[in-house]
Amino acid sequence: MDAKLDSKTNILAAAARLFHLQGYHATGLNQILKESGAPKGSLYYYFPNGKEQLATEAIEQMSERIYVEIKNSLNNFPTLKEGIQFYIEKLAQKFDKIDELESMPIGLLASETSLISEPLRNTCLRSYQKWEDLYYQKLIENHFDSKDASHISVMITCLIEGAITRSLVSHNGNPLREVRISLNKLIEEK
Amino acid sequence: MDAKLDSKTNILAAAARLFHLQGYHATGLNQILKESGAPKGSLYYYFPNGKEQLATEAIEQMSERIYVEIKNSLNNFPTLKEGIQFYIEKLAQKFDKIDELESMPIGLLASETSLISEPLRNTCLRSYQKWEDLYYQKLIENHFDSKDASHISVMITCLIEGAITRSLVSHNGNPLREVRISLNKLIEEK
DNA sequence: GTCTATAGAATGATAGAC
DNA sequence: GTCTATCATTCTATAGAC
Repeated sequence: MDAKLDSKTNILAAAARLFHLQGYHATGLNQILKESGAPKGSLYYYFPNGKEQLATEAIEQMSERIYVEIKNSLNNFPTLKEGIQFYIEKLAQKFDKIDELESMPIGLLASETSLISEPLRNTCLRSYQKWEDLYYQKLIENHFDSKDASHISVMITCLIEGAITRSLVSHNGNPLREVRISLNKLIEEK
Repeated sequence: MDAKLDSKTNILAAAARLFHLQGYHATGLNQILKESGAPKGSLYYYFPNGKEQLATEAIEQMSERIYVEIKNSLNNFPTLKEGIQFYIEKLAQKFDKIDELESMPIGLLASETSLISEPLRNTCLRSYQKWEDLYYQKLIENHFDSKDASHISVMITCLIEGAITRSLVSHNGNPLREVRISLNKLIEEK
C-alpha cells in the first residue's frame, strides 16, 4: 500500500517542482517520470486526465503549501503589516541564490494557462483568493474596514507576484525587498 | 527590396504577438510561419540563431512599443502620479475584453526564460530598466529625491506586472484598477 | 493493477535544390 | 538569396502484455 501511494506521491512531487520552476509547456511528462522514477503507465493510471489534471493537482498542492507558509508568518505577529514583512523577506532570500531556487509561487503557471485552460485558470484563481482571504481576515482583526481590507489583500498578491517576476529577471531578491518597504506605506495602521 | 523586408517584418510581427500572448514554449515556429505566410527557410535566413534570436528581437520590439506608450502617457500630464494612472487605465481596459487581448507586457516571457537563457533574461532586464528610467526621470522632474525615485520606479514595474497576471486570472482589469488606486498613496507629492 | 512498448503528431533545425 | 523537403527528436497519449 505504501508503494502505491509513493508512486502517486512521487509523480506529483516531481510535477509540482518542475511545473513551478519551468512552467507548464516547458515541462514534459517524460521529464516528470524520469525524475520521479515511475513508469509512464502509472501516470495515466493515477492521473487519467493527463497533463492538465497533473498540473491542477500540482498547483493545488503548491497553493496549500504557500497557504500554510503565509498563515504561519502572520500568526507570529500581531499585525498583517509585520507578518507580511517577515514572509516577503523569507521569499526574497530564496531569490538571492538563484541556482538553489527550487520552487516559486504560481504566477508563471497562471500566466501560461489562464487563456487556454479554464480548469487551470480556476485553480489559480482559487489559490489567489485563498491567500487573499488570509490577508483579509488579519486586516479585519487589525480593525481595518472591509473595503480597505479587500483592496489591500488584492494589492499584496499583485505586489508579490510582480516582484517575483522582477526578482527572477534581476537574479536577486532586491525587488521583493523594495515591495516589502512599500507595503509599510500601503498598510496604514488604523 | 520591399518584399524582402516584408518577409522579415511579417515573421517578427507574428512572433511578437504569439510569444507575448502564449509564451515562449507554447509558441512553435510552425505556428509563427503559418501566421506570417513565410516559409521556414526564410526564418532561418533572417534569424540564423533560431527561436532564441526571434524571441530576443520580439521582446525588443514589444519593449520599444511599450516604452513609447508609457512615454506618451507621461507626457500628457505634469506629474508621474497622473500619467501612470492614465497608462494603467488603458492597460486595464485591454483585460476587460479578454477574448480580444492581443498583446501584453513581457512578464510571461521573462518568467519562462530567466532561468534558461541569459540572452533572453538580459533582454527582459534591459526592457524593465528602460521603462523604470522613464518613471525615474519623471519623478526627478517632480522634485523627488533620487533614492525615492528609484524605489518607486521598481515598485511600479512590480505592481503592473503582478496586476497583469492577476487580471489575466480574473479575466478582467479590476486588479489593475486596484493597483492604480494604490499608486496614489505610494507616490506622495513632494 | 502495474508497466512496457509504441503510436501519431508536432517540435526545432538543416541540407541542398533552384 | 529563396524556399522545399526532410532530419532526428520530443511530445502527449494509448493499447495491450504480464
